[in-house]
Amino acid sequence: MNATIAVVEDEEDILELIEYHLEKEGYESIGFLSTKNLSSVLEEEKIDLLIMDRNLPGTEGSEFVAALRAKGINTPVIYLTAKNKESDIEEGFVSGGDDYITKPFNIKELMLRIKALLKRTQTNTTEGCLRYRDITLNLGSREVHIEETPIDLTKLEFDLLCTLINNQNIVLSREYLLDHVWGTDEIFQDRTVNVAINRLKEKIDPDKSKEYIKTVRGVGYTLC
Amino acid sequence: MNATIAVVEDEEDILELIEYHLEKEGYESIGFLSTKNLSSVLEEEKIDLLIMDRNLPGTEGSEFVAALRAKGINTPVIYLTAKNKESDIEEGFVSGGDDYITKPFNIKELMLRIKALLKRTQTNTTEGCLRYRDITLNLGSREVHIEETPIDLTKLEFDLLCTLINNQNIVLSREYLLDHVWGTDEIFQDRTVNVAINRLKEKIDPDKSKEYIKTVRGVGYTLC
DNA sequence: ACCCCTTGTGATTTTATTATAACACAAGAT
DNA sequence: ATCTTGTGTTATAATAAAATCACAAGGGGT
Repeated sequence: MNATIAVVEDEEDILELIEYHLEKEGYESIGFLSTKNLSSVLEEEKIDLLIMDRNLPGTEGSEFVAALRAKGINTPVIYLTAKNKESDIEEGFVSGGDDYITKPFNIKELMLRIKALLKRTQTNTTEGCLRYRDITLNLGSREVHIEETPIDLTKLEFDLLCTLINNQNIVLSREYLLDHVWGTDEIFQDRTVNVAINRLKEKIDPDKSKEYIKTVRGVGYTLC
Repeated sequence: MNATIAVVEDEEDILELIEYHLEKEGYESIGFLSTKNLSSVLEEEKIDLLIMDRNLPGTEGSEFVAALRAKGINTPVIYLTAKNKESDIEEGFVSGGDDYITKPFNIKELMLRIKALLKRTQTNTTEGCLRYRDITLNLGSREVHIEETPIDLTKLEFDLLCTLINNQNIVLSREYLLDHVWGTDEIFQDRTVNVAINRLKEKIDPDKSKEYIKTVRGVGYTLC
């Protein structure tokens, strides 16, 4: 779920510094000392952001990016460079860079620019997630994953699970669940909740090994 | 068609300098010496970008932006400031800034950052192509291609597809679609959306083999 | 004015979901 | 041990939702 960031920098200690900070911030990082092998990785792996030194031996970083764009690869790029003459800045932006930072740079500023850029480009995939143990609910896409494997839930099951997660450690009565998940107007039987809970259990824990949902006899159900 | 940019800067000569260059680049510019009146303009006019000094007398620029975001106004912001301590940079980004440039600044770099930021934010509204899998929408000519073969879509179908692509992985309710694709004033029935979606499906995937649009029962439709 | 295209709505069919009933089982209570 | 009560399970019926079809009311364009 975390963003994956590729870094191209020929100075090894700077590369290590950046990778260290990226991982500290929780990103996946892949370092390169040159643009060699980079193309194939960008095409095959899901890279969310590219940090590119422009003063590479051999190919100019910006030429490389221009070639990427021509191939239809639109990974956002932050340039990292010692150059700061106007013409260089311009060239960097023109060839499809999304941001630009000059050496010597403040590592914290770089991290913040990364964060800001990812926020813009990653739209809504990471936000709005509810988690419980190894279950992840994406509220926007309404996708449910258990340890990376997707699970199909109906609207009712999804809403029910949301309510349970949002009230962890609280035992929810059938009456409460009928009110909050089903809606207030119509009247249903308490049994209805049982069956819905069981169907949900069956989907999220078919082997009955995880015991996500605990039933509290005479009261209701809870997640703890 | 040209972007409209609002500039807030209390030093009159700097404000004039920026406005001069903005207009030279072909943007519409609106200058402000303080955040007074700015809110109403942002709400009423279509402002594509806000350039904001943070060292304003009275309100802090970043506080003002935070307030904007709280109101749901998401105009992109470039901060312009003499401050450069880490904590200030951080505060600027956190409160919803999209870029940050410190005084004394290179006016050309500012122009380039403006261009880059507009490119990122305006892609989906004005120029360029939208892509989804093998579908390409040309937003200017409103042409649609699926793997090089052209497809004829009506205005409604085109707008609907745009909205779906711009909200990939998010399940859009019929209500949301009626609001955003049809427009707010008139009232239509939910099933109107069904029919429009089906007509769109029929055009972009007559054999029903691609399954571009997924219907999420009880919720709405999504593209994933 | 005419025709054609678009599109909103009604009617109908098809599908998926879910409420309920009926039964089975387990844990306490008597 | 047996009865009672609550819950799990399964099957079936009811229902809600969506797809599909058909038609008619606008809206442009010629």
